[in-house]
Amino acid sequence: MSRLILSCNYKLLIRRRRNHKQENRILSNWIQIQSLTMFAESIIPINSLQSNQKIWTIEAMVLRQEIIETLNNVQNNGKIWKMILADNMGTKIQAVMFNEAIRKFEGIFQYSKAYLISNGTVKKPNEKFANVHPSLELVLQQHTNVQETTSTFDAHIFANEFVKFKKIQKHIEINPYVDIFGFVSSVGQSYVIKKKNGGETHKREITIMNKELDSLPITLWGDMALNEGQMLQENFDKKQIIVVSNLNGTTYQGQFQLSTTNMSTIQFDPHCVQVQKLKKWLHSSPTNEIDVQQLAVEKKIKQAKEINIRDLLTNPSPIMENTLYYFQATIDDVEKKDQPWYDGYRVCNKRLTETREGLECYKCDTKNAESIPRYHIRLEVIDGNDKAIVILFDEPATSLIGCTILDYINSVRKFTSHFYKKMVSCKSMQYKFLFNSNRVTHSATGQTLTIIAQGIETAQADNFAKINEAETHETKKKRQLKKKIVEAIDAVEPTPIEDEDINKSNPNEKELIEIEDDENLNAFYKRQKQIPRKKKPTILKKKIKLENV
DNA sequence: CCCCCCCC
Repeated sequence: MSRLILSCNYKLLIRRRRNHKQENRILSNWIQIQSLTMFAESIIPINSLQSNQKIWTIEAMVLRQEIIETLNNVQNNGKIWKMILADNMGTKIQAVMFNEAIRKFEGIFQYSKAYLISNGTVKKPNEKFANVHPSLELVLQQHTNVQETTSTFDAHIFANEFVKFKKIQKHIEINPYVDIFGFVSSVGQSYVIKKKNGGETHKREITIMNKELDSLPITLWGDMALNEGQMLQENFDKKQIIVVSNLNGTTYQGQFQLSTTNMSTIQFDPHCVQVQKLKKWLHSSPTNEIDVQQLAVEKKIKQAKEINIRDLLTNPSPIMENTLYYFQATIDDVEKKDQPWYDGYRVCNKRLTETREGLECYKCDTKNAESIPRYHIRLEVIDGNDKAIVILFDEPATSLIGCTILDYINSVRKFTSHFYKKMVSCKSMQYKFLFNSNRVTHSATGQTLTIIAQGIETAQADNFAKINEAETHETKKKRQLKKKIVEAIDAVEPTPIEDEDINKSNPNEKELIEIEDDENLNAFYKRQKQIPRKKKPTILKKKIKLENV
């Protein structure tokens, strides 16, 4: 438990003040000191708060801030702002603010900072809705006292336990929510989703990976897709490690997936032993030098079921739904008939159809949709006499041609370009194409087979050896590194680390942890908010020092 | 003093 020690000797101050004949001021000072002392002496854990409790002080960190919303009910046309706070015992609670309180605190509360908070309302939340705290919620008002502190909390105390990727589905069967951590390996665009009730929400898919290079897709919903999602996107190249709490697991069309809830929080590179270990590993050579994503694809291919084009063409029924497969085939040609993109609807990424009125999204029923090009490469592949069309979007295409498709398209017009040479060198080479069985389509005649590949891997070495000497050298070096890593990953036992660490580590134990990117991130958050920081609240003007006892 | 728990 933390205790506040006042750095000024206030008894002395009182005596000195008595010498002045200003009884009123003495009195007011006394009151201030009394409340200060009370503030200092009575920091209580959130889990000891009682409903309607009048006198309390908590020290809590801001784990999440929602977007300030405008209430649109007729009577109460005001604003609401919700936050999720947590104290050093790991107890979370939702704090709600309305109009005047929002005006007072919107420049004060900052993501991932800690505050002393007192003099607000402790109430029962609406039982209809899931809440981070099962029975309580705070309402912060104009008269609420808020004072920033320098405390940092260990991230793992906010998590019940970090569940291993492989154990998530089983965990969800027993527990409603799951907490995980990993490094961010992909961040998608955010989309507006039309809800069945007519409203709108936002959605963004991200993928995180663990030390064993298992990847885990997570869907961010609502303003988390916008706020945290944008931070993840803008800092993507920093190899961020995140702790995501209170994820919900659902099964949609046989596929298990994780989604955020209104209780979910994301912490960016937080202070925590497990995160620190992963960070160290992630930034260490040789993983730093090679494409971790491609390694992950290769790992998936290892675990996927092998199939051949003939099986897919002749007898597609035994293929399991939503299962990863791969086939091996040779690139015969790169289709040039089509432009290598289609018009996608900016909002949902779906294909647009041209009508008399303009471009229409066939899924969203949107007229005159604003389009974006969705780049992809269509390959004709062969395995003996069996042919298939393979479509590569984004990452798989990048791993084939060594650049983004946009780069390729921009440079491919000059036929002397490096990328074009690379593309040509892919022809008559063998690859393994990874795909999900639900991304396979057969033509009406049953003659043509089209798959959308999730990833590709060269099936034979030295594919790119011809291109130039320097690169050959690099490729060899990388290949050696890769071999090392793959061996190391394969050697890793399924549950090697962290479990004991969680038990061992004690939240009260101060550990020196260096977070390199912390300052950048903090600067980033400030920029994000673009709100000038206001003066601190008035009650605590004296310098206070926080100490662990 | 508020509220949807979502979609392919």
